[in-house]
Amino acid sequence: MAVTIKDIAKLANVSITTVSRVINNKTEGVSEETRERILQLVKEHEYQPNAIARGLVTKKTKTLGLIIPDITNPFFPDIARGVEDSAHIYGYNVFLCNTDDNLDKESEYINALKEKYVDGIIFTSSSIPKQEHIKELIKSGIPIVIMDRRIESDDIYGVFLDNYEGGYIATKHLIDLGHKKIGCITGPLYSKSARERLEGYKGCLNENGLEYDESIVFEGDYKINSGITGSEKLLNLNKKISAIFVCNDLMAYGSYKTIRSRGYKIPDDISIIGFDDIYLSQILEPQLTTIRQPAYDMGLTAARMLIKLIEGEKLNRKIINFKPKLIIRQSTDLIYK
Amino acid sequence: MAVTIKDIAKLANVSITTVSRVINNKTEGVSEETRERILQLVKEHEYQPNAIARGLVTKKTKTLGLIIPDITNPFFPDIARGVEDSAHIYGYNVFLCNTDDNLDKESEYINALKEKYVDGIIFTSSSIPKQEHIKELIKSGIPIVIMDRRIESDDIYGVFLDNYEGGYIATKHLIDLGHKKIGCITGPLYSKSARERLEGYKGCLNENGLEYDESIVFEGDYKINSGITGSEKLLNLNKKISAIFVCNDLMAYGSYKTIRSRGYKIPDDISIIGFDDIYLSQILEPQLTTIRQPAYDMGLTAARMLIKLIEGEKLNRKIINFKPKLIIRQSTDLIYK
DNA sequence: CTGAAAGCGCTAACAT
DNA sequence: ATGTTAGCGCTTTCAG
Repeated sequence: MAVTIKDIAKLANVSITTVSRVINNKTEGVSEETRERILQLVKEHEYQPNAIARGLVTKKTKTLGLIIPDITNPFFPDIARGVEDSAHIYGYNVFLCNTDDNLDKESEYINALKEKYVDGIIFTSSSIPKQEHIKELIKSGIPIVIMDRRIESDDIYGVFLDNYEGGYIATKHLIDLGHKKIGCITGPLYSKSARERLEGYKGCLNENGLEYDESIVFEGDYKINSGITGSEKLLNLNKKISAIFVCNDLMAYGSYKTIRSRGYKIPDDISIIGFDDIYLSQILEPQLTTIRQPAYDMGLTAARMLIKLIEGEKLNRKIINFKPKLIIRQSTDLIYK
Repeated sequence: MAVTIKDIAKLANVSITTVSRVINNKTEGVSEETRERILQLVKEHEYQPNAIARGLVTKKTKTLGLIIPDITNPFFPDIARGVEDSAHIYGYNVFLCNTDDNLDKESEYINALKEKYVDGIIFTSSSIPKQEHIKELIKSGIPIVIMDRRIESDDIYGVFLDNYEGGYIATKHLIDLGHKKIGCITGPLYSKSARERLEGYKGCLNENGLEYDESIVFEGDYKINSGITGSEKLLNLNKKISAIFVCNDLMAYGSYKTIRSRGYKIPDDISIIGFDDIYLSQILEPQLTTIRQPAYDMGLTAARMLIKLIEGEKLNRKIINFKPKLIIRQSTDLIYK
């Protein structure tokens, strides 16, 4: 059996209150001498306070929940790492939860996390309209920060990326290179961020005197395969498309495959721009031009925000929007070079 | 304030003992009628048992710790996902801990996890000789499963890959293709698994009548850059190397870069074989031939093993060795095709 | 079939 | 400066 506060108290000939005071660094009310003595005993007997017992009375567990669709999706490890680093700095541990964007699993995890009295939750939700359980979660009073995928609701704390801007600058880059027929493979359009990227594309086209042509826009699902099929459809159109805005890097790899298998060259025949800048985008051949999403920083920020929320600090903003950044590499070039 | 067992008891006009019995599915000792009534109340009032309170008395938290170097390293998300999936099936949650192979951080996390009374820990350690805290951890009685990186000690539960075999079949594949001068870029040699892969390479060379030439073996650190520099050194030798066994995929990408920048073609001029088979190996151009490590399954297995350990089930084996598998793709070919 | 009571290890008033 | 006491919400003997 592990040594408890009682044991230390007995050994030090003091009450457990006194021991409690010193292990919690309460400055007042303990003489330097007894403090030393207790600290000595603590070290000697390798006493570790029982966080469970502590949690039961304080209602604080120094524990966070991180709910994401899938850690295996290359976009999330950076986020998770950011969250965990932040948490670790402040003395928190984080539960990792993979939901596969599945509503039932989301509910299961939310329940489990509540039962375990996590102090707060960072939530990346499937953006499917059914957001009842999230709103409920928010109402339930447990601090929560929404990340990455926007949820329609006021009274929410969140860390997001300006996806409109991202779609805009991606398109602008292509236009600046002289492209006029720019295809687009979107994310799943039930998701707000995917719609925003598309809107950015549209908006940019518009502002630059180019017409939005729905027939060269295809909906994908952010996975490699839909990049392949989307590009195939696009190329089958025979519309002399000279560039494609592919709304995430994973799908962009799919596009690479299709384009190459058709005998075209990137960027000579077709320019490709992606979105996310996951680490292997620079490994690809040619290196992928893309819109960087600062995933690590977003994770870091989300966790810091959540912890401040938990610890009752004032936050200057409820929503933090990160700005995407154009990373020019080799997959885009002037038209008809 | 959340509703407690007391509230339910009061509402049902029974003692908390009875409520406890039904929420814990104790079959005996509750009439069907009261059970129904209580269940009804539980649902109605959305009663959730407080896992902290429960943990305080049972000493079980339904919680696992997963200690890895870095979730951002593409090898670990699959493992983490396997662990988490397994845990979820059995009703456990898992704390994610990134140590960066840093001894101090390892200790910090171990302490935090012990304070939080996790039921068990899955540990992937920096393989630096200093393994005192792990052995101590093991002695401390908390169930622990070592994963991936072997630790020298008996009385250990672990899930590993047969790295010798991996190094062997990688080399064998190259030899079968007619290669005789096969360079090698190893992992960090303080790590047992890295040494084993190298031994496999040596062993295979030997058994096939080829001499082991130390001058064409360079030590890397499993990161991209060391693949680049290792390959540069190798090529600078001008030893007519026709193939390289690069001991993980990340470094293999580095090799790709170097080789291409020198104007050589893969596999025409030089064959490359990697190790791990992280998901993007098949995205690369040319697709990377590699040795697959079943990361997801290893994670799954480790967690299942740990949970059985926790729940007192008998395990037929303390060590489970996974077999690596040769995945032939496009980066290896016959010499002088 | 049901309940009373003790206690898990700790914190937090409230004394002294 | 230190101690006493009362819980936190639950499980678990032990009685009835």
